[in-house]
Amino acid sequence: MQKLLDLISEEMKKAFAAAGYDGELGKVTLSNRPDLCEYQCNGAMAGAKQYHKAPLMIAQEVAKKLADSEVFGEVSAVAPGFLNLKLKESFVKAYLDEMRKSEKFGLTMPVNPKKIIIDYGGPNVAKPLHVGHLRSAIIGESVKRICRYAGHEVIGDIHLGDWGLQMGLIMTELKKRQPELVYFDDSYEGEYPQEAPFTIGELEEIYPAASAKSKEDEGYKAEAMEATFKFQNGVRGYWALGKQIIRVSIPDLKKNYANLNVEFDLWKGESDVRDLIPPMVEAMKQGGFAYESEGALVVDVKEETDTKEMPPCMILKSDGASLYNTTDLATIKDRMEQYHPDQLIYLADKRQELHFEQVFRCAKKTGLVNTDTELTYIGFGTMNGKDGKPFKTRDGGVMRLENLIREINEEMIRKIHENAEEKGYQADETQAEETARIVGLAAIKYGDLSNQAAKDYIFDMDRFTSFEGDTGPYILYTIVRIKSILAKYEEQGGKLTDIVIREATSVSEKSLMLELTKCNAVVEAACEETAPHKICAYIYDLANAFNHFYHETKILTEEDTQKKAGWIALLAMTKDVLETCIDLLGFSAPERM
RNA sequence: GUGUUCGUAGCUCAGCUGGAUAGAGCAACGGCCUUCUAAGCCGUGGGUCGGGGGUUCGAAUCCCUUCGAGCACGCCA
Repeated sequence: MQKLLDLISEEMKKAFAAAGYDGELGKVTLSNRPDLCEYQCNGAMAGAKQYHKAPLMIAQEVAKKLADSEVFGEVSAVAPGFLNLKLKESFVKAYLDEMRKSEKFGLTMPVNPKKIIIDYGGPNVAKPLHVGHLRSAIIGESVKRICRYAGHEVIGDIHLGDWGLQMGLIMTELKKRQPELVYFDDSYEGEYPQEAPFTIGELEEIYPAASAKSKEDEGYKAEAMEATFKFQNGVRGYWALGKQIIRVSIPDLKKNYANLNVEFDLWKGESDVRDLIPPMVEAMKQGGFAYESEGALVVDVKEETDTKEMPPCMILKSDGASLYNTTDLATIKDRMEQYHPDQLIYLADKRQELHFEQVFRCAKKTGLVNTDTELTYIGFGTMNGKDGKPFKTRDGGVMRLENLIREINEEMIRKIHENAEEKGYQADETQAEETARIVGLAAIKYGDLSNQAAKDYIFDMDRFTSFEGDTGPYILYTIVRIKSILAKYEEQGGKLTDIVIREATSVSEKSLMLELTKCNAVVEAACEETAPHKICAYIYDLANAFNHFYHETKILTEEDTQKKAGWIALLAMTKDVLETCIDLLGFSAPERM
């Protein structure tokens, strides 16, 4: 269905036309003076020059044409030429009724839905997830859900980092510890064992040990690089061992991502495109794109319009090894061939912007993608600590994701018990743990998503666990309040079906209704701009509007049952919109808190 | 050096396709729980939107310039 702003702009445009002016001047926007009006139109001022007329006069003439409008209840022309507007209660009610009847609150589905692959997560196998992985997971998951909800076909791919030096490091350390393993026997020709020679716990101990040794010992590092090279070139034992590392890591990663409500459709990794690299490189050479420069194989990606230096995209190192660019390009090739997407979206740290610019240009130039395939890079900022520097643990180390989550959860549980004590009841322990998990996750995710992705943001543990003001828990608290009222209404014998929203009878009620009307437009904008923070800002406004209304309206004790049922319908819709939105952000609400 | 992002209240951030008095949250201060969850609501104080210039009837927003900060710039990913 049509967005409210478009609908009322149409009404205004008609009025401009009827008064003899260009209809296009009639664009209506949200009021920036809510004390004066709900919506405003500035077209009279824009048209003043064109018609050589005082803007106020134009505004007055237009206002006259709207005297008996079905849409606007109040139209006033004020100096210097603003048209201040208030909507008719009946119009707002009718709009909400239509929203409630429509799928997805009247969100318009795209005429040509796109097939989109989102590349996010990007963890390295055999290494624990740390806070640096959080933003990619949170933002990527939300973007995926928003695009999907908006009607596109979306595939989320984790794009595992299983190609780098960490593979060689682990293998080298393993070889020191267990040289007898068949993987290291070059003459071995049989099948390799099904069982991996290590557990995930052992892997997580082996990697840091190996990494530390390689920093001190040049020879050790050389061995690791050689092992990496063997793995990348498919030497049987090393390839098999690498696949074991990946196989053991995946369940652990799945568990960790599941704790974040993050789910991937594809669990592909860099190593999966190994076989595509040689033919791709060959094709780039044949096509005359790739040439040798300073010993390495590169593709020029400069464009005439460039104002900055644009280094060529390196395809192979001088030792013939592939690198980051190579696997990313081969992955694009793989995705195009397997899934034929219309768009590829990448989530990565904003410091990688140049890398993606090069890769995208190279992909276009060499024909890996069609000319109309959209390649989108969403660079996000760093998560910093209170000191403004990248987030660290108290002793300066990298914080593991699980520890961060545990800290938040512990603080949450403490808070729940404290709250229960104040209210004078004993909190159920299992219930408390579950609630803590849900609320804690909301705190982390909302805290992240409410900032613009591209900006750095400060992760302040104290602030995040305090849960006051513009936070995830505030949103959840609002939902829980509504749920509680709806449940009590049913206990009183009320039914939640067959109730209708009624025309607003108070300012706060109308404000709440007006907030609800924005839902479809907000989701559409969030999708088009891949901007989850717009949804955060919206639900914060909506929750505020609800809480204002709540505090001045006694709902359950209302004696007029029609009126009461109308309010309940309004509450139910508010709850539905809030729950839909937090689902798009990737978290959910508990029953109580 | 080149490019790029940014600079808004004590702190953390919105607002940036130009509009009226620049908004939230935290922190500070003052009110509101025998009544649907006080993780809430209401109120007070707090700003030369880094500085300067320009375009415009009108600029936090667009352009130029300057100061300051971050980040990236061929063989890591």
